[in-house]
Amino acid sequence: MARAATTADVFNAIAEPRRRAIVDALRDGRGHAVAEVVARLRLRQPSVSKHLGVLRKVGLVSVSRSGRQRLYRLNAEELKPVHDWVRTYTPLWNRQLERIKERAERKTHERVTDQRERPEPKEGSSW
Amino acid sequence: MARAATTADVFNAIAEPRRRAIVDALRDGRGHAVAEVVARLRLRQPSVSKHLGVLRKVGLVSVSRSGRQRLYRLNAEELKPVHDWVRTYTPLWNRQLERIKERAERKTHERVTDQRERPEPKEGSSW
DNA sequence: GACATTTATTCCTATATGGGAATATAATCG
DNA sequence: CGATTATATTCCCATATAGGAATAAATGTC
Repeated sequence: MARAATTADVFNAIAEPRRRAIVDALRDGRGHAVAEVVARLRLRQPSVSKHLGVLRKVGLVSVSRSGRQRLYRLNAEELKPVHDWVRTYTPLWNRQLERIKERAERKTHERVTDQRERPEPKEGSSW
Repeated sequence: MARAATTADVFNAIAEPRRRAIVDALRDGRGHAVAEVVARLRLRQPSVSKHLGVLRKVGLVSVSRSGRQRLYRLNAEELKPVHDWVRTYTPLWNRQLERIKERAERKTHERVTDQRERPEPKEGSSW
């Protein structure tokens, strides 16, 4: 078989950089007209319409009519599967830091305890 | 132009479910022979080799020879771009919780048992 | 109704895909 | 060496893309 459709799931939908840019442009959660996105990203209107169509099919955006324009609104929670998947790998590249920190802690144990750094300054927590 | 190559970046590479499954299979960070992955995921060997080739091209895995087998090891930190991008959206689906908390704060005198907001605006109709 | 505006859709095309099957390459063993 | 094991590569093909250009809805305005 050929490659999976871009509309197959969110992972395929966001593989395209311009679609991520569109998602970024809708970040504020409010409705945005197509022309707005076109102006912001400097893409052609049909291109934006097509990309929005893909995003809509996977549920990442929803549309509402307002006069002759259509307002696209981000459905951010549809990105959760991506986050949930990739999130499980963060310990693998944080382990480095953890080890360094650990060693630093052990060393500091000999001296005065200086706790000004939180153990997890990075995210790691999703919800 | 056509769709970007799967080897264009990590986003495209992980769009394919089997490739994510392979990444999952290599999660422990140790080297794994191709046959191991083949056995685990029940895919054909050429298929696995090809997928591993894609993952290698984007840097998600690295190879080392050991006798007649090749050990593939996960390079989890290459997933960081994905995490960094999607991570910025987590507040948007946490807003639910925030709202609930907010309401609870504002209306402490009322009983808060109302958390049945469940938007599911999936799938439009027109194509 | 004629016209303008906003967005969606159609047609085209070069390109890459992923699977299957077969085969090539590589390393090890007897 | 020949045989076996482990993996990579090649060939074939149906399918889907993304952009461009042109055009088709759909709606609002006069």
